[in-house]
Amino acid sequence: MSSSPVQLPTTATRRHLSDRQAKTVHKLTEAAVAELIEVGYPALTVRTVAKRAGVAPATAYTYFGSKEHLVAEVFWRRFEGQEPKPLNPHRSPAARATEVLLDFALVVADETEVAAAVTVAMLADDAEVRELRSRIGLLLHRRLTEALGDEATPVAISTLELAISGALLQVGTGHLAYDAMPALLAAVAALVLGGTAS
Amino acid sequence: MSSSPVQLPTTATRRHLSDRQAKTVHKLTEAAVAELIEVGYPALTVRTVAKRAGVAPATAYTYFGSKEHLVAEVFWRRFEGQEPKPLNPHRSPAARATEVLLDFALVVADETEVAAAVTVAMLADDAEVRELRSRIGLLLHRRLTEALGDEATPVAISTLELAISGALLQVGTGHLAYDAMPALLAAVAALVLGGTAS
DNA sequence: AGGGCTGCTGGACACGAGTCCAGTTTCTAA
DNA sequence: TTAGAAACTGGACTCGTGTCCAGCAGCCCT
Repeated sequence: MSSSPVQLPTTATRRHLSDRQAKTVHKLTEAAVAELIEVGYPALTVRTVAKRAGVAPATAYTYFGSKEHLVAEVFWRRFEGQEPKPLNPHRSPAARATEVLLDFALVVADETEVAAAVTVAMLADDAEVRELRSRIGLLLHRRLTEALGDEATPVAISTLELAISGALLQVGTGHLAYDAMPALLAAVAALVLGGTAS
Repeated sequence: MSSSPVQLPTTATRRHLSDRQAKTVHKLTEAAVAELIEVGYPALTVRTVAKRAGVAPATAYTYFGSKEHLVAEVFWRRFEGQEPKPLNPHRSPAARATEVLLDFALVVADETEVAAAVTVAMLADDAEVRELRSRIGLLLHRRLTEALGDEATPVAISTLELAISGALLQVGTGHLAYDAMPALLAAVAALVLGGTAS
């Protein structure tokens, strides 16, 4: 089940981690996922993740200031790591937008526990998490504008961004089922950009 | 500066507070606002609010389980307390929707500190706050549907709800200026419902 | 006025989070 | 091979949070 270590990101928490540090951080994020699946978000602490990763708590704290930071980092790594799909100009703008939004929303779709945890963690009022949110927002914005080119107004793009923020929020707070997001986002994209989703 | 006690809500934290309890809770929410304005959200604790309200910490904790709960309650009380505006069928659906959304978004518009704090507090992963979110979401939904009647599709209403969730989230996280919200929401409503905002 | 009930008090307590640092291991390069 | 640097260790420590409870005060009813 553990993915083969293709290329560990070195830009995670501090500028330029050494190989050794990158490996430690990677062990921690992997352990965080395992911990989430096994005991769930409320029971997860930086200390338990450190133990699972075979690392001292103090070490974990040098990279992650809080459990929210740790979990949010999991999301960021996966999102950033998605290879860009070749954009298909033959599909409608709504379809292209939907694709981007769903790629984003379903980053952690495979494990329900992880999805819920990530969404909650992303909401934290925490300096590091704020930073990650910024990066994520920026990357999403870039992907959206690239997918839509000049075929969408700024307001339309803003609306899509607000909608996906809201969707994630409502998933995190339990008001929206994770499974229901795809259809809803597709419908929103169709409404906002005109035409049908597929 | 303290508002005259018109009618203290008795449905706050537990079913049916006695007059005396309602008074205590009211003192606490008022003190919370004052504390927010004076020292800001990060420095606010249940204990400091209790002290300001002239109440023992343990007492405060019998009504509010966390500072997030306390601050979220401030929002809920103001939102719930808004007297309904008579809906004007001569205005466009977009205009009516905008009005509802702005009433919601600007509940705490008078004090910036309070606005920021409330938005952050509302995101907390906390049983009581979740409950408040539910109530707020429900009430907003009701106001929206009442304002729009059958002139809006369910998807349009969902989109508006997602957008305002997202807007609040982005304000809370600092990605969107509180002042910029009205114009943005108006534009979104116009886009989603057709026509212009006013 | 007096008894009883409801709500408030205040201080002790348990708990978890995050910080800190002196000491040890591991890596690197000469 | 060895010195020095970089990273990790482990355990102690502080701090804030939320809980608990035995006692006290204010209110209501007769």
